[in-house]
Amino acid sequence: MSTNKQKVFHCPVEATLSLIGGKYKCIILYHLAERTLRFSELRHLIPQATAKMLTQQLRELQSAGIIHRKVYPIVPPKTEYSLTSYGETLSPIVKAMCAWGEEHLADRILPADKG
Amino acid sequence: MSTNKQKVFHCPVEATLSLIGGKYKCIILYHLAERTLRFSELRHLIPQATAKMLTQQLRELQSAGIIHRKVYPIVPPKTEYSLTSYGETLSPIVKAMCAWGEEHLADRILPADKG
DNA sequence: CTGAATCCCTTTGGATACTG
DNA sequence: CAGTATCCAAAGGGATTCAG
Repeated sequence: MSTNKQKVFHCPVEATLSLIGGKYKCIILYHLAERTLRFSELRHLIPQATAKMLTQQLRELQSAGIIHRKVYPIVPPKTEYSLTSYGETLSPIVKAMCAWGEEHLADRILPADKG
Repeated sequence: MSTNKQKVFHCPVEATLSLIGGKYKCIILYHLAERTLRFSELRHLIPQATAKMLTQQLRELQSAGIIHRKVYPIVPPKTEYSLTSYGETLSPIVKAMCAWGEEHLADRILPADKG
């Protein structure tokens, strides 16, 4: 169900946005940049995203080769998401967004839950 | 009609996205980073955005203090958009997105029109 | 636990026509 | 030229339920 239309872009920024422009994608990449995470951990870290949205965004990132999905065939189920090496090349962008947010909007950011 | 709800964010990236997460905002910032542009120039540079969308995104960027809108009271009308100094602090993000696109998706990016 | 599926409302966004 | 206004279709996205 991925959008495999080979679109042509009018500028480099638009091209990049075609991969990471989704509503929660950069946030997912931000958390995965730190470490591999399970689905439930991502849900906890991104509470404003419903399971449906989170799954959708994860699938799109996976289709783009940006993240890796590892399923453990156990009960109860366990799935781990991690950045691929390709996905890691996006880190400078996410880092820049993170740094800007911390510098300019720090007072509106809740402290991370160290649960 | 801007959303002035003082939302609280769960991570710095989300905070940043609240300002530049719009569909064409980063593309607008990319073009304005190079120079001041008129409305019609932006339309030409971002052909996939309709006038309505472009206006909307410009208004939101203006409300956030990221861009400046200068109207010349002449006939025919002339309006110029430029980055504020606050908006210029976002440049590292846009630059990173631009660099990534050029490096990884160069073959799908149309050459810029030098009109 | 990790999803998929459904329902349904909201938002986005394109086309078109019109104005100062 | 630089928008606004209106209409409408498509996509986004939340709540809930169900399944392996």
